[in-house]
Amino acid sequence: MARLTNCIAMMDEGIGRVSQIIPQLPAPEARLCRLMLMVGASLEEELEFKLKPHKLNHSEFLTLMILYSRPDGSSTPGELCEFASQGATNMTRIANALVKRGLITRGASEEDRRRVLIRITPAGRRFVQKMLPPMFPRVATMFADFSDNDKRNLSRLLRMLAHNLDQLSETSHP
Amino acid sequence: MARLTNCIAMMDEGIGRVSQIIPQLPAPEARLCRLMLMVGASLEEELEFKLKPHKLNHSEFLTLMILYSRPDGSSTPGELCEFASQGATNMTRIANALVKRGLITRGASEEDRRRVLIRITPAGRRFVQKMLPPMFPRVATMFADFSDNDKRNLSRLLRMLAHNLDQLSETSHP
DNA sequence: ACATTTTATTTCACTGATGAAATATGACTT
DNA sequence: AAGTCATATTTCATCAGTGAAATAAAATGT
Repeated sequence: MARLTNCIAMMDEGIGRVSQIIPQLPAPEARLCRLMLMVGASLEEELEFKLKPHKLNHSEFLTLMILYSRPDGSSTPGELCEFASQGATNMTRIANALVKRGLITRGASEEDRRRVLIRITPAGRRFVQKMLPPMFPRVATMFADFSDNDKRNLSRLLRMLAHNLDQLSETSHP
Repeated sequence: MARLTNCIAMMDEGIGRVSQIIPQLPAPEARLCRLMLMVGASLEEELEFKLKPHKLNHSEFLTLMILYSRPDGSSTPGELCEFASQGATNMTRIANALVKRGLITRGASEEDRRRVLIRITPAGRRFVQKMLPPMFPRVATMFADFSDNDKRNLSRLLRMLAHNLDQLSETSHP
């Protein structure tokens, strides 16, 4: 596996040369794009790697964490679809997997019996509380040399970028 | 599709509540991780969306761009594997696809006849020069409200993060 | 000359995700 | 009460990515 730093060095040179052939290229912005893509992918790998021992994939983990973070520990498939960015079909599958492992329960809602209430179980809570802490050191390491100001800045810039991406997809793939 | 901004708001609240239950949670760092993952995934989507009309996927595009950016327009499968983060099997497939479309050629190297020389064709260059410029406005839009200082900062912080991620994967999945 | 290593391709099998359309059920409207 | 809308599940098909192992061909080492 080539290290990220190598790929970045190579990307830097590459964009440099391309912008000589195509001067209209917004080189600094293109570099930021590629950086985001590379670092994002690497982070994703890192996460999946930590989840593998628990036999969870990213979507299942995210779904479970959303439930865990809810004051009442519950939600509905539709809502989970939204926040986990999943299709309805997939959410049914995810819920199936988590139910089978006893981490969540599924039941009809009282008020609107079309809805399904998904709820994290005590076992689900224990599971999260057990699997989460071992991840903390690695997360801390990632930002070990960041000053508080660096962290605030990164947060701010990523949120700005997120906002702009929302605009983009609203206008083109609405 | 839920907008990124919604998911972020929801993530912020979620992590806030989780860190009340689990005080050791490094909340600011966890937030940054989630932000990176969300924005990275959204950027990836945006890119694939722009590539789809050209019937290219991310790896094919990246491979083609690496070749385009080379001074001599050529490379070898092994090298491309490294920088495109692909397995050898997959690189053979990618090359097959690009050869079939006449964007690259494949031939034995003169010096070391085990090696295969992959070279971008004039048609490949024209293809890149035609497909790239329409992407520029969208890339510029993403960072429209970034000051030069913001861009420099984001670049610096992402590179720091990349470096730390390299350390992490060296020690654990070596 | 023979064994080992390097490089790339092929084969095969599997995983994983994905999503459209049909179905089922219940709520809302008029 | 009939029609329409909302919610979730099931079915089905498919695509995309992946990767290990076998194969082939050429260089390198001894």
